[in-house]
Amino acid sequence: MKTLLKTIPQPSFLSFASSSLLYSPSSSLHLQAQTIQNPSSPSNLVENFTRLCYQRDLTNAISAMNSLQSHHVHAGSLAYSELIKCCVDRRAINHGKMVHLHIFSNGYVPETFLINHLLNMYIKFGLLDEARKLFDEMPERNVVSWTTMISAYTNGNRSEEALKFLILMQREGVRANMFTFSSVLRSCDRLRTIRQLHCSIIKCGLESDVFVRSALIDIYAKWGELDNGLRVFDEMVTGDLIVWNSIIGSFAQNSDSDRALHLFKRMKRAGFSSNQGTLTSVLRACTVSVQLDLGRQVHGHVLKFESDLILNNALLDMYCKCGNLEGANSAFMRMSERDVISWTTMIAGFAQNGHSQEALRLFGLMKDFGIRPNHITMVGVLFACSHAGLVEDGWYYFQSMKKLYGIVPQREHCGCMVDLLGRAGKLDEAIKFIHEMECAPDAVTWKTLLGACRVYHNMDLAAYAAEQVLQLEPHDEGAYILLSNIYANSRRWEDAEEVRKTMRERGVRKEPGCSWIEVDRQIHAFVRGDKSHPHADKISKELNRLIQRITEAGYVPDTNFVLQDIEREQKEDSLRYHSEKLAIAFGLIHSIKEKPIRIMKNLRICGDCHTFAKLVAKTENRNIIIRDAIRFHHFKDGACSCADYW
DNA sequence: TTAGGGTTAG
Repeated sequence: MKTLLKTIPQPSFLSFASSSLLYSPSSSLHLQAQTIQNPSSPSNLVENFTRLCYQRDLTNAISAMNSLQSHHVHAGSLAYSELIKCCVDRRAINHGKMVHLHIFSNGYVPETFLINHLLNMYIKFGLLDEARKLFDEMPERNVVSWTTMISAYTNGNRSEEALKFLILMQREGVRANMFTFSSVLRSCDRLRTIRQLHCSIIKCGLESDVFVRSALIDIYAKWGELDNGLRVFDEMVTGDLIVWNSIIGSFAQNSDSDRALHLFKRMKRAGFSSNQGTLTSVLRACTVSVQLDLGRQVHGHVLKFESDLILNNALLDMYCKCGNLEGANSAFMRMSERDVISWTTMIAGFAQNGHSQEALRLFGLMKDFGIRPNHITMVGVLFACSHAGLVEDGWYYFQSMKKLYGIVPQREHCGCMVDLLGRAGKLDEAIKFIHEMECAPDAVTWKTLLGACRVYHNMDLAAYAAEQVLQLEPHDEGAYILLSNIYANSRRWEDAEEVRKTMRERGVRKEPGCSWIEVDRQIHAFVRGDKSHPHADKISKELNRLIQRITEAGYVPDTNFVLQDIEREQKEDSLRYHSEKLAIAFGLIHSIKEKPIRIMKNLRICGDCHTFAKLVAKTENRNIIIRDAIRFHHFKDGACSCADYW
């Protein structure tokens, strides 16, 4: 015993082994380990086994366990739990199962906490059904047993079972704790359930737990209930960084960059330092509101976490979505590790910014690097084809998806194909494709076709496509607007008015067009005819000057983009104050000549504003970049990167 | 022995 003590660096188990009782059903004896000198005596076997478990010597511990088994002896629960943890760490499933069998052998009834370890082991091995079987056979279940199962169901996206288990647990009289609530909240699929759980959390006095708080903020954000999340956050007296990250992330992911960045400033004032998660959300906020200058500033902090893949991917996306491909490319080249998301971000970035060939070249390179594309990569590839009129290539990639990469085309890929054919004017092929699609077309598919009908003035097909959209989504404003636009373009004013009347009757409202621009780290937003800006007069004067100048260069307002049947002068006036024109004028007044003017628009840019931007870029010798709802337009020297193919 | 945040498309 003395010799053994000297050789073991961690004596804690010995005190446990020597004091624990040994159970031997064959002899019905309980022995004190320290009294036995014989190496094969039960207590020495137990001692040896316990030592090996704590030493994490898996192979020898399993042999020692077999000796225990043959002597009908059991060791203490803590030794077994160490062994189970060791099996989990080494991914030793078969050994884990042997431990399970041994623990239950000879009529031995393990303590609940030991069975919980086994439950956890099966779950970590991905054997949820085995865990469930064991759970059902447990003589007694405590809150940890229930929470382990609830958490497993939540993580396995089996929300219904997770919630069912919560109810069963409460019926058995077991009270949920903070672990239970923070797990089960992620399984909530109804706002009502979230509110009920929120009430229970308050009743149990668990709302101040940081895990519960961040789980509540996250789930409210997932349901778009940002103010409820903020209320939970604001009630916090002491919090941690993850709770701050949750609240910042919830606004960033819901495209409310103002509040996300405001909270980020508050976090810094409260004395917290950003980590990778914080910076990822801040970059996302910069991305949604096209704040390149701020994004560049964040880039400086990202360098501290250069090995963080998620953060670096967010950085790439920020540069791409701010229309700065040089920044994206240089960050991409410097990354020490790149995954399928890094490549997909770049492919989509090139495609959306009008560099389809570069996107496809990158796709080839990605495969050379041995990275397997996923279904989102293929959306980017098909987008590149459709926006460059590469019909043959598009067909090739679409048909090769399943064959080469095992990706079954889904609705979004089919939508890209409809777009590809529609944009290329192959409307007959597009409708044939829709009718032959394996997945049923949704409203987006039909709206894609409707958009192509507008470009190619096919009113009959447009009416049919609009009808399909409105059958699926009766309140889809886009369908009404597109159809009304198509009729207006063809001077069928009565039909256009009829569509707008139906729209009004059904209470459908058009989302107002809005454009944003960042100047001196401040975001300025404009809506059509906006006169509320403090510099409205200056902007109006600048706009008049620009229109006069481009008119001399041949600009004629394209009144096809005005929906109403009004006099030409009025139509021109209506076009003049489109939000993107106001933002361009504001950008010209307030930014330095060397920097491009970057604008974001919530809807698609209109054809007249597109022409306006091209001519202004030429006459003012400025680069203008507009990100609309679908893609980017880089205006330079009187041309656009989209080659007018939008 | 059970729990939390951040990345790609349409």
